[in-house]
Amino acid sequence: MTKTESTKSRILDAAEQLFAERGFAETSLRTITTRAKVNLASVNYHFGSKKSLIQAVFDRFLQDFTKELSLELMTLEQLEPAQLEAEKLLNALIKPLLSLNSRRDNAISIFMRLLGRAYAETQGHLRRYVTEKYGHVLVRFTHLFQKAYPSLTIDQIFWRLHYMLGSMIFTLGGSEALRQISQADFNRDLGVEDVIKEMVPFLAAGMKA
Amino acid sequence: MTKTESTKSRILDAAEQLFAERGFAETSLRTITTRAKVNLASVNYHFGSKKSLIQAVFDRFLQDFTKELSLELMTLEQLEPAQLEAEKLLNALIKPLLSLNSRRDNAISIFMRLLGRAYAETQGHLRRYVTEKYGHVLVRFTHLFQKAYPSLTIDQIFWRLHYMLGSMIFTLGGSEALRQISQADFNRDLGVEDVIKEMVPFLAAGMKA
DNA sequence: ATCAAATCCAAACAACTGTTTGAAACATAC
DNA sequence: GTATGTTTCAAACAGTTGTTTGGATTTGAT
Repeated sequence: MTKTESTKSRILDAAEQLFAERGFAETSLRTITTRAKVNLASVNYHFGSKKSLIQAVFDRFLQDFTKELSLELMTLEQLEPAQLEAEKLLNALIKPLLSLNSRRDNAISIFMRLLGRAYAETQGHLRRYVTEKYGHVLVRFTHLFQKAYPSLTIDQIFWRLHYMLGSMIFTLGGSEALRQISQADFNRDLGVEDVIKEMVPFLAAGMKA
Repeated sequence: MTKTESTKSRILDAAEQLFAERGFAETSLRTITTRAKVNLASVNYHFGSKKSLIQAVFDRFLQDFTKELSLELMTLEQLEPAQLEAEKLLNALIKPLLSLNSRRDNAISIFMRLLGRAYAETQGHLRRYVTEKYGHVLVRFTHLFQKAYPSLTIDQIFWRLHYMLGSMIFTLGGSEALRQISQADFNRDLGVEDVIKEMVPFLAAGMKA
């Protein structure tokens, strides 16, 4: 059981990194198993197929994330509507994100990249899997926004949350590349945490608009 | 020359659709040529390679778009700083987008999807090609925002423009899927134009924040 | 130490990938 | 009409893909 666990998680580590870097189709099992230093066949042995491996990578990420997010939401759900502000709600989303990064290097970027790729899959089997299994926290998040800003229609909240999601996935997922550009253009370098801090007033203002 | 043009553009039509739907690596030349009803070898004959075909698809889109955008920017560049407002600048971006849609069905969504995929490529050869060839209009856009909001640092403008880009790519590129969800959840259906109109106050508020 | 289950591993599988080839079909000019 | 250049086409190329196989090796319980 000890050696097996090691093989399985070594595969997951290599896979999540490579999937985020290159995408799912562009990453071959041979590349994964070579980097993980395990035998090629062990992926099919432990996970059954490449498709299942992709889902397993998502599960490991989303379990960590949604567990922490759910706690944040619980405390917010006990507040009065007047006490709910956009900035507070955003922090409930950002805190679990930042704690991902303390666990593994570059985890925020990898997580966002994976999420983006999941949404980009238009045959949608992966997006459906993610939303069906973890969509309930997003629903709770939506309800909080409804309570905080009752003057907004439900459509407006729905779409604004997705504008926000788009900003986060795009800038955090592509942060290394964008930070490279930013540094080349005017020699300033912000860490991922700084980019997030810059993002809060932008998103909060949009939500309240 | 006439029959050739037809083959070449039939390939481009099929390719841009399939690339947007499934991605570059996930779309084989055989799938493209089958849908375009042309011979497999004609892609390499007319475009040289798959990589060049991808660039050709981008060129056709970006030429149309940047030409119109450039015109919009020219009129804005002659205004006084006090006359520049975020909403005006956003419309300069949105008008060329909407005119894409009038030329071909669903063009906005396809265009945004392609842009998103270009940015997602982390080896970055495609993003580099796009930014090198069409980055100058983005620079002009940045300068306009600087003139309009001189109190913002250049970093803030840079990142806020990318938050905006992320929102647009994510929601417009995935609009069919998101509209499906929206319709299923609360039986309201917005067209792409409506989603864009909803987006303007959100983005404008964020830019000014 | 013995047995059975779990895990690993090298090799092979068929299917698919982008690209090349050389001949056929076509168009255009003289 | 012949000759010339362009475009189409079926076939084959070498390389990569995910998956399977059957035997070796390791593991843990008795």
